[in-house]
Amino acid sequence: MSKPQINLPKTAFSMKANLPTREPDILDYWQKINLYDEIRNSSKGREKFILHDGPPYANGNIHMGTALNKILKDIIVKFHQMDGKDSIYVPGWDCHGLPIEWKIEEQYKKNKKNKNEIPVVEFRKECRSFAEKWIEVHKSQFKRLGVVGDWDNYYSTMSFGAEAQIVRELGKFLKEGSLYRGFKPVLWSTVEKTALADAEVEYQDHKSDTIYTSFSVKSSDLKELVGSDIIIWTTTPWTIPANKALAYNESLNYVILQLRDDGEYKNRKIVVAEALLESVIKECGIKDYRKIHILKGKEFKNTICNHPFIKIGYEHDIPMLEARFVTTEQGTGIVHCAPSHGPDDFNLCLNNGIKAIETVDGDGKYTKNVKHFEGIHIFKANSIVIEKLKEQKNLLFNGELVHSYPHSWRSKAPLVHRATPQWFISMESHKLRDKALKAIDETVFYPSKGKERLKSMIETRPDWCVSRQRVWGVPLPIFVNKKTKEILVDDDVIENIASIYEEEGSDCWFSDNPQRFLGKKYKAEEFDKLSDIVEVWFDSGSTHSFVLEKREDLKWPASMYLEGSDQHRGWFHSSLLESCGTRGKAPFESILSHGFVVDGKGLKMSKSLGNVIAPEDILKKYGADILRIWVASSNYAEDLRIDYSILDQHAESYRKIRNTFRYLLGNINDSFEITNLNELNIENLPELEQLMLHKIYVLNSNFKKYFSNYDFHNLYKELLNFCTVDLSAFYFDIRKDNLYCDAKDSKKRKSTILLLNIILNALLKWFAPILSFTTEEIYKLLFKDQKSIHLEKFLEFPEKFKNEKLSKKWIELIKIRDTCNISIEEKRASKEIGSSLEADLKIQLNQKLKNLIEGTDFSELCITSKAEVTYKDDINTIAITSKAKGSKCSICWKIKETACYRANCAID
RNA sequence: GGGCCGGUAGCUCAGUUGGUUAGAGCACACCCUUGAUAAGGGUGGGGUCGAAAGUUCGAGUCUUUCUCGGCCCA
Repeated sequence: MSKPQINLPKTAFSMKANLPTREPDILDYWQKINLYDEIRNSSKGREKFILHDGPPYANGNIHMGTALNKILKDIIVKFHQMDGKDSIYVPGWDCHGLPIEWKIEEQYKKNKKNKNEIPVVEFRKECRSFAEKWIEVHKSQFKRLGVVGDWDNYYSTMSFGAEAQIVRELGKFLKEGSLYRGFKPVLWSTVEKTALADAEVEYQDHKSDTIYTSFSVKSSDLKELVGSDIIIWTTTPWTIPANKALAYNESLNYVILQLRDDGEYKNRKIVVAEALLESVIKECGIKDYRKIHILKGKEFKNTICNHPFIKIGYEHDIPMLEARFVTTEQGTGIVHCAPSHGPDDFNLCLNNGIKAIETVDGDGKYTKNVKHFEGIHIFKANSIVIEKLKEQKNLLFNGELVHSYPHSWRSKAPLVHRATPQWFISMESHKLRDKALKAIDETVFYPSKGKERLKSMIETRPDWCVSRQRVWGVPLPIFVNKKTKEILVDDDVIENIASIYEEEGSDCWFSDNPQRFLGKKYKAEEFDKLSDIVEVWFDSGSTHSFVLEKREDLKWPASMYLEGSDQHRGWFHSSLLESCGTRGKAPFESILSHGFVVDGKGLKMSKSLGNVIAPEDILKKYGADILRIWVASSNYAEDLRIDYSILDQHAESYRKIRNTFRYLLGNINDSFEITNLNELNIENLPELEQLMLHKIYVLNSNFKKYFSNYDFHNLYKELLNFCTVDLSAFYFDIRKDNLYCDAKDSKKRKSTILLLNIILNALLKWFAPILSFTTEEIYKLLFKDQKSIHLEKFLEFPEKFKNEKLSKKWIELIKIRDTCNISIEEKRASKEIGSSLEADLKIQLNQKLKNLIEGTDFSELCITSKAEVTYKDDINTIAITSKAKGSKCSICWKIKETACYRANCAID
């Protein structure tokens, strides 16, 4: 039994955390006190920090990436809140789009329902309720992570207000004239007369006609090329009339051959890739030829060819373009490009200013844009094309090939890529690209490398295709005049549509009379109403308009957008373009991007590898605070590793932190005394306490520095090291004797208690944004009449805490202490002593240290019963330990040769 | 296949403009303590800095190649 005069720590704060069961109680408590509203009420009028939530897709359970994202957001929001701002977080969800459509279609299939028999409006209602269901699931999962936000007033891209505003945003592009109608190839079934999604395509063997055909070089920087024939190979001869360009690969070598066999090509020069020469010669049956010249692919630059049908009116230039998709797997190493009939072709041409046009109609017949072929069905066109090529002396060879080819999963008919009317936002017409690049320059990126990443994407991206031929989304609010084919541009119509959506959502577009949207100015029968929807990136790219601008509590632009690094191509990108197009500025002041969650070895998580860890499992086993430590301690600039051994390690650190708190609480017996730091009389405190104040001051400075750079892993490390190195192993260990054995009213003990209070208060606040639950648990224990730690601000420490001179002195003292510990350890190893209190230290120091060190009690510092210091010239620190003589005081356990003189020990 | 980013102790991370023997905490081992006790303290071991070549008096740091991993694109 301990003696009555010994003051041992006593606290209601348990050593065992039991987070998985304790945290839900704290969540209930936050719900009960309405924490979010309390925070808002308490910070009215303060400068705002707005972290605008990137909306996750409302489908499926959250995974580690989502958990990381939300926790990181919450940590940052809490940091700014405690830093004295009004830091508002409004969570949101992305709701429209294909994945949800698929889910509903899947359900139809299961129930043997035919999607085509269901009215669009009914189908959309099911999509809506599907999204609503997942929003609720996500919401509870995010809350469980400790994320504080305006959960009751979240935003969604399918809310009526959002749908209305998306229409208004499109109206701005329409009015400006940067939204235009173009053509883009999609997979098309001429049998069903419809576009097919990737999931509706199946690959089967198909016999295709193949041709080697030639494009004569009209002009080139390389004189050897002029007059020679570029040979291409294709399995779709019917696309030749739609040819607009040729593609080569600049890293390949090409060869110019002179053919000598009798026939159409006698004495003509042809060009193919060197690596494919043999296969071309073999397949085309070329026997006699001469290599004339070898050129690098990059020498094709600026080469212009003629279309093989030039003599029958195909007089447009065919430029040669560099493309990485050109390989030496098959063909000739030069690829024929018809932007209306292939995605690669389309993108390459678009990037080079060549737009796709409508060459084939929905039935599969050539349009009037294709000379000599109008009205012919493409599946009957191959033989005609081949015949024409022969006539024009541009067919080197033709044959057949059986290969894997896309077919409709329903009709089994072969599919084609067909350019269909689509709606684009131009990157150039109104200088959208320039505006976006300028906005990137004005944005702060964490980490800084994000800037280049986004920039290079904006620099090279083609026009933005914003139309989709689906149903679950915001309808494109466009009417086209039947006669003139002109797009109707009228603010009143747009606003009319928007205000209807505001009231009842956008379903009515598919069911109501178009006249309702046109109003009285126009006659519905004179216009075609589009049935396309807006692509979902435009939805989420517009969140700034219907969230940041519309809500009174927020501000535009946001202080920060924070997402995974994949969103450089996603949300960061679409938000930037949407906002620059409509407002000329980015909707964010800063962007923070984080890496991906990978397993302990750095591999991505996948079901097949079996290395997936679900947030739910972690919450059950460790609790949210451990997960939050994992987030805070990981370097988000790179990929973040996680596995159970990593989590175990963080759980260990958590216990260290928890015990540090527990020791502080125990020694103040759970009763916190507030200290006015500015009025604190530092000189009256012992040096060790002054040193601790200095350390707190320095730590706080570092804390602020790290926080301002969102450098949480270094911040957390400093906090953890402070707990282990400065507190547990140093300050607490030294002051244990004072706390336990000195009288409660002794001046020295009071100083220690004062410091414990200050340290406790500081630690509590430093850790609160990270350890949201644990700090609340402690806070509630200490401040029964206060509501929440999350309503508090960080502490300010007066500059007078700083004491560099003292700090330098103690660096010396601690070095000496280290030497003493080594000496003590020797005697412990040889079993001469056990506890350091059994030691008697003889310390020899260099004479030079005398002024600095004199007066220091090394027995206190090294926790020994006795320590003597002597000084000599020209020596390094020497410490010699011997077993202390005397007997152990039953109270303070120090070994003394006389009766213990200490006040407490003398009692009894 | 291309673009970008990354690889420092078992783990999480430091490592300034190239400059002594590459650091911290955790984990580990051994010891002490039993008045923070499913806690606390002390000491210690542990790294070819992904690999190779090059530049340099000197490279974890600069260059090139390779390799492994991640994101995006194809």
